Amino acid sequence: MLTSISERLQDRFDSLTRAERQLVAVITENYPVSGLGSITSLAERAQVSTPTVARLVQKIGFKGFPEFQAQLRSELEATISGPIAKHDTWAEAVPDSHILNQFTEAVMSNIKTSIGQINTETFDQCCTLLADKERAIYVVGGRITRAMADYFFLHLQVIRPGITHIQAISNAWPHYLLNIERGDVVVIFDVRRYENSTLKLAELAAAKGAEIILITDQWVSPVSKYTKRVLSSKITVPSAWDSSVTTLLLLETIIAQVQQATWPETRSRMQELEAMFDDTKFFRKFT
Amino acid sequence: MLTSISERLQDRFDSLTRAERQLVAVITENYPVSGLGSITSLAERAQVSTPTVARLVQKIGFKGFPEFQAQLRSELEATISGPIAKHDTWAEAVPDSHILNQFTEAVMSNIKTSIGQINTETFDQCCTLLADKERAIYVVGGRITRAMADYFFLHLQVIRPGITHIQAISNAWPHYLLNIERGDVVVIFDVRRYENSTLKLAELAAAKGAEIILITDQWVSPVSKYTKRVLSSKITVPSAWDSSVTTLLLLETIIAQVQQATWPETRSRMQELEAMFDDTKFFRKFT
DNA sequence: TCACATTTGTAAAAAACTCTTCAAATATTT
DNA sequence: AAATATTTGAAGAGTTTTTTACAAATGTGA
Repeated sequence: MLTSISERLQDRFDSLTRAERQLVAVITENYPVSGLGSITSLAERAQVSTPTVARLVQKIGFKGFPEFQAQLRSELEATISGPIAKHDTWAEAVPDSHILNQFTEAVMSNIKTSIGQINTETFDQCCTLLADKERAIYVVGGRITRAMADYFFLHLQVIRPGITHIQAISNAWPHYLLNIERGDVVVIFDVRRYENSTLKLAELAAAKGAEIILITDQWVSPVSKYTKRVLSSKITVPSAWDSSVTTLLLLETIIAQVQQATWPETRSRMQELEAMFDDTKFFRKFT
Repeated sequence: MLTSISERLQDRFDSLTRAERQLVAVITENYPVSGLGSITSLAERAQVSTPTVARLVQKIGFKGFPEFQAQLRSELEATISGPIAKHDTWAEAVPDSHILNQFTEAVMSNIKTSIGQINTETFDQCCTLLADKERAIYVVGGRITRAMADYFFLHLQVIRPGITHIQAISNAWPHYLLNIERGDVVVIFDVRRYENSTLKLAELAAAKGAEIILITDQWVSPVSKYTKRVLSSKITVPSAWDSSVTTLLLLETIIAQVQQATWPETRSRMQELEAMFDDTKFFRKFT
């Protein structure tokens, strides 16, 4: 399929018959949506018979109407995801077949899908909870998500007091649970394969009256039984592993939002931190 | 028609079942073209049965699949005659001013810039080094990057033996350095503000003849003095913090590539791991 | 005007698609 | 662990769509 359908139609327009031209006019107007219904509806709109449509699409090289339609759809797809997302600068710099490109394409698509699906109300609610200094916050990760949980913890720790990272799913749990009070916030990370211990912890936390925020994947962890505040991301990529990129993006956005909400207080905390780093000469000056 | 189909799907997403969610994911990705084929093809792509599709469209208020499709077409018509995919689908779902949107735009732009700038040769060299089982590998993170280092370590640990995570920049360092031999690989994470101790470690490792891989930001850590293998990402976003998303994307791509390169051996390692998890019933079965 | 070729539509056959029923599989509750 | 409820897909009935066959209509050249 080298040329587009509309081109093919234009090219052959002269050699077409009356009924066929009517048809082409209808197809071309509002292209390509007009061609996406049934052959019958298209024929009716052009006021020609169905066989005329069937014959025309065969004339321009398709085996039948369904094949014609499939091509129409694939053209549409190309138009919509279009040059905007598909072949921007980066795609040209890196060979198509290189894994960097494949992987990045997949991740970008994940991001778009996931962010589009997030309920902004849920998101805002989560941020509000996390910004409330009256509530203590507990962050819990699983085997795979522990790094994400740690990242989240690290940043929140700077922003506000009262953050605890329940490091590993282990027998140290009950100690943490003892301290959880009604209204406290428990941020639970759980992606496939969902962990039993995490589910158990969620149950206990819910029983103590904690507010649970669940960060999970597109298939949604069973922890969702205990909370309405679920933030899920698409995680599939061309790899034996799942991707955490979208999840991380989500976390960083939450961090940014919480930070903004608590800025007055956070500000002095950060300055203090800066001062401490300066004193210990832990960092090089940023040049 | 008050609400769009994608909205309807998202609204009800929480109350949907597993198969239905798979379906929604397929419809939403590449929306709305993905829904314009036959009910059969849609079901196949989502790996669910045809009745599931039929039931879902009825659930969200259509009499049947054809009616659903007609609506899809009319939405598409509106979109196309309107501002053609000016903002991609996702951007329309989330209000422009919402932080989710701002942040995502920034991150996507970072990704494009960064991946475009990466030298694929350098990238491939790094992967080759990491896939070489003769070499021991050390992963070193800083204050902010420790979570990234941990994530990287976690995955490599499954893929191959001989991985060490030098956990914290501390006085335990010299012990690790003792073991480093000529040809070993040291993966160093260093973003602003660059840490003195990290620089020192790099110097010592280089002196022992280690191959250094540096993961850094757009301004490039001074550790680059000791190595040519530098992978840098753009990290600025509308926040008081920097973003690690691009870095993570890079790491995951490296993991995928190393995994592929070592697949025969990795395979049995992963199977063993699976078996152990099954034994310990640590995870729920993925349904 | 007639003979012939081309175009077009009707009607029915063939194919594909959609939907409903029902039983198996799975999850949940007791 | 058993009973119950829910979810899911296989199968097939019923419908629509697509294609084919054929004849009517239209156009063309002698």
